[in-house]
Amino acid sequence: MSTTSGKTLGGRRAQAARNDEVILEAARAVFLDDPKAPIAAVAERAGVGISALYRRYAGKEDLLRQLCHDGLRRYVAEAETALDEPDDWAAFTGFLARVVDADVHSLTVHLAGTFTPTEEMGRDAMRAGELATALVDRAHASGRLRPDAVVHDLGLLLEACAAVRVPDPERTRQLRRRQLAVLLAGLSSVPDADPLPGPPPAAGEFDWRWRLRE
Amino acid sequence: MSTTSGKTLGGRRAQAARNDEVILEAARAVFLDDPKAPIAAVAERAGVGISALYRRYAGKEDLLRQLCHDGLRRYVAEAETALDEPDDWAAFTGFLARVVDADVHSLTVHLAGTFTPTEEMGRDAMRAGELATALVDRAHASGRLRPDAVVHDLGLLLEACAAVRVPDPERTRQLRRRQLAVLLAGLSSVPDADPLPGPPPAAGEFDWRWRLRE
DNA sequence: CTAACAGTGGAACGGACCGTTCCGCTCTGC
DNA sequence: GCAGAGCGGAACGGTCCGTTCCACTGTTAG
Repeated sequence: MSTTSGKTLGGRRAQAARNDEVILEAARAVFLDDPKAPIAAVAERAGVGISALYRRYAGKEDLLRQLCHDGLRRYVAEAETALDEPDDWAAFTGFLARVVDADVHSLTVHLAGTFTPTEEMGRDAMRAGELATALVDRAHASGRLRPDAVVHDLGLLLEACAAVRVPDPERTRQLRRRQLAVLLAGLSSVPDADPLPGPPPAAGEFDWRWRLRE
Repeated sequence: MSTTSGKTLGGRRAQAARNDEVILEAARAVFLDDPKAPIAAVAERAGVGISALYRRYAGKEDLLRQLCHDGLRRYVAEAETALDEPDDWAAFTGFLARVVDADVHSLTVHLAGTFTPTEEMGRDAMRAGELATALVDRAHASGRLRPDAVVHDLGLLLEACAAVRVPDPERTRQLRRRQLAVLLAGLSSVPDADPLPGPPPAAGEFDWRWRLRE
């Protein structure tokens, strides 16, 4: 087996390469379940020792940042995919369904504040905001989204879906889908509906999570 | 000032009686903000020493149990009030608005599992379930609630509202009201709506919180 | 007036938890 | 064979938190 350039690696090298994946997967599962789980829980779940973790990441903060950034990228990717969909309303609802299914919200918002973000994350977050705005604009254009709904209502919506949580992951997905259906029905425009109350959610109102907490 | 039967107490006694209230209020505020806040945070918020707490409660668990039970009783009280309302739909929505405003959900569900419940709490919880069912039945009877909504959808709804959380309490209330409005719109019956997906939430699916966690 | 004492503040203790380091081992790649 | 990459997991140091304890103070009964 080749050592420096080949694709198939044997023995130790292969094991190490596989561990890269296994560890990230375990970390995602563990921190999704509990954002302040100990590092040891990740190692245990991955079936590796703690050293295997520290060989790859400088510390817990590094791992969390990586995870969060991955979530952010996933969000952006799903939004870009959605924008390729010709039907405006389907693009909007499909995007939300995929983001909810992937639990991207827990991966990004709920992990923020536990590490100092990079510049690139700031840029990605900004891009995510632009894409979301584009999707909401198109949803408005389709006439299916109630006029008084704003972009930042997506924050509320995603929070609401992420809050649904039962022990079984598949069941969690089902219940979240139901929650999403109710919320989308509520955001659909109907002839003579009462307007949504209160000042609508605004730009900076959910950024408080990005600052230090507990 | 009388010592054993009078209404007005002076000095120490009065201070102590007032502390009863102050401490409970502080505990509610603190644990609402963070269910695993330290006891010391409650004392600080109340402006008293730690002794003042331990004189009244055997330990943290006692305090939490009391708080949770109070929340449960509030839920029951609001439900009973709502059942006096003649308009079926108004009873339903009014009940939810008051429960959301009082943040009863955080006080009960989010605190459960941190203590061993009493028998009386079990009875109250059962009664709460019955009253909620009665309210949902009446809402169905009014024809305003979509037919495929079930009692346990209230669990999802309350969870969704409780998940909304910003630093300012009053703003939190406003945003929760908005979230509630969207959800109620989504639960309203409209002529030709797609049915809600998935098996509806069932009886035991949210009880997992009452078992030990972290 | 004064002796007991209920009520209190907050320091101190003991234990749990957790991030990180470190050491000895294994097994690979040269 | 042998140097060392990769690893498992014990051990360390630090933080945090529930609870206890003690000295103190104003009140109240006699």
